[in-house]
Amino acid sequence: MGRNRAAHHPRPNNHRPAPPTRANTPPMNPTDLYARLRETVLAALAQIIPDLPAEIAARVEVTPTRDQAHGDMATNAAMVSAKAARQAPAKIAAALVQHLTGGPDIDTAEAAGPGFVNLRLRPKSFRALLPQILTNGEAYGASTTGAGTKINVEYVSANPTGPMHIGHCRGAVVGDALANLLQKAGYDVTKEYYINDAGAQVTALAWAAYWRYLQAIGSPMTETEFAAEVPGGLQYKGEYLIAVGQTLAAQYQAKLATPDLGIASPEVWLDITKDLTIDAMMAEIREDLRLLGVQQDIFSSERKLVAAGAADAIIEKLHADGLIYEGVLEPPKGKTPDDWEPRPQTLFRSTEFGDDVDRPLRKSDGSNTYFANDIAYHADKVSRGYDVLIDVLGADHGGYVSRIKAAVKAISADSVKLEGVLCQIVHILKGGQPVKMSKRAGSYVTLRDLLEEVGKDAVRFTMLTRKADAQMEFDLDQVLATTRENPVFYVQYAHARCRSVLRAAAEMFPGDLDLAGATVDTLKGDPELTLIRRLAQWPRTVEAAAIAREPHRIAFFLYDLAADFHMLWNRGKDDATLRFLQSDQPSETRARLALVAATAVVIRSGLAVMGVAPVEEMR
RNA sequence: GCACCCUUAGCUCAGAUGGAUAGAGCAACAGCCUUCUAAGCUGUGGGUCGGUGGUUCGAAUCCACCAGGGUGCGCCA
Repeated sequence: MGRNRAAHHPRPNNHRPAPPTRANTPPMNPTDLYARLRETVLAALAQIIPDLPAEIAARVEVTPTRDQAHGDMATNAAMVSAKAARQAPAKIAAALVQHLTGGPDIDTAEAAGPGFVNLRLRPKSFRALLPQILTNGEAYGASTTGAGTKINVEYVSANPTGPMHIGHCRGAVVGDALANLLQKAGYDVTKEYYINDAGAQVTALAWAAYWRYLQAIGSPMTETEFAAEVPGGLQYKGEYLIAVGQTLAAQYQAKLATPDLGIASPEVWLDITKDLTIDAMMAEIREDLRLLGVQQDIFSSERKLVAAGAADAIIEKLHADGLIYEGVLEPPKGKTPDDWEPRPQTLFRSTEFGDDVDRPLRKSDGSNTYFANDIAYHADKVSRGYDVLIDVLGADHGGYVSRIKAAVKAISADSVKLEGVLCQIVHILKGGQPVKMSKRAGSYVTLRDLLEEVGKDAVRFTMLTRKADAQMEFDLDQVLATTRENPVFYVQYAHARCRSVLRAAAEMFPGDLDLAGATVDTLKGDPELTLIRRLAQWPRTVEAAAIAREPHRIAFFLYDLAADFHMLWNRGKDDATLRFLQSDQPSETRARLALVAATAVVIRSGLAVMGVAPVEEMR
């Protein structure tokens, strides 16, 4: 089942990608207010401690305060530099307060707690973001953190043995959103799909398609008779192969069978059938991906790679490097398989690169293991010049990550980093009851069924409402609910409300409103500034999520943003004078509209990362 | 046996390279609203962050050990 095979087996969290180390700090994002204030703090700090080591300065952060009573932002500058400066944090903090108070952005600064410096900004510094957001549009929040790092995100990579099912879906959405996120954060991203079309599974699939072919040409064989002839038995009984059988029949008539319409020698039909079946399945999968809104740049075929000799070549190279030997592995302790017997194997010295045991590259029949081909595939990716490779995998491949990491390390002389992002199983619930997937019967919940039931946008959003490596329950009823507990609805609704206000505004005030040029000084109240503060956090949210490789953070941010907006809206429910649109206050209305428009921009921007289409109105 | 992952409010989950009094939704409780700015609003209670020890000015976060749960462990992909 390809790399997503995993998705059926429960498996809790495994491996969290370590945040990448930054060789050098990328240029500050000019629209990130927090980054700007950090520069201000650093400049002040440099005055106080002229010889502060760069690595200490790098640890200085300016963060949103949890509690508004502490001001708008806080910095740990005094605490992190205390040791190097050989001064008490309180003393440095006091000096910082002196330097920072009354600056262009900062209204007041005060020392607090163990050495924090709390900053209260001038409201106009926050307000000034609105025209910036409106001018930049959805580019607001984009950053240069990635600094053009070439990064390859490989995801889905399901075996082409049938239509995509729900198990594949999470990896597809997480991988796609992660790629979008990295792109927004300034990485040079390639989205890739690895077609696992070279293994025994595909051969089994071809047999199954061949059975449909025999049926199509009217073979007298029964399924039982046929199955008895199939090595490993007849798998893949799904009806989706019937069309493949018919196509074969139309193209080849009875030429792929014996004269009495029985099973011909595999040499006659296996390759032909395999090719046609894989193509047909990939066409289905591509259509599934399209419906899910996933568009990958590159599809790499394991078969083609092997046929081109890539696997042999890389094994040879590793051999030349002395990283391959013939050896005998120890049986796993405590749980030795019944049929275990010591056997010399071709092994890769993955332990030299951090793996637990050395890993076999050849099966006993002389063919390559999946791992051997996968080394070749990763070598191919390395040769394409990426700095970072990310494999989005089913969680049961957790144990696989360390060996592929080892391989990439060996191939690239440690110049390319491989990261695994593991996606946990998704349990589908309907009416509170689990929806069972019965694959053996050939009928299971396909991705297409799911998309028809709840729609692409709800699927994508919901898949991102949990950390990738945490199990999740996907409640079909809740995903369609129109209440606050459904984040998809709640966020979409906020956007629709923004659009609704803007539509109404266009009627109330005909002509170009030029919101980017609006005077926004009248936005002074708490709920307005709270909302603007949230908008101010969008760039740093993108950055942090990208560095942590955690696209789900975007979903949580949007939920919080929506909550801030709904709160503002709700005030107008009780008190009509607090509504956005006041025909007798064109100037104030325009300021509020700028806020509303900026909110809509950021919501759209976030949804775009998630691959979710914003709605203009709730229907 | 070994490796890795997980354990946060009654439930489902957030929690930023270690930061201040650990947050949200649901549920519970108390009010409000019956609207077209439809598909609720406001507030309250609720916690030994699995346990113990350690590092630190400071730990849900890092380290060690322990308990409970999960996944993987040669020729599956």
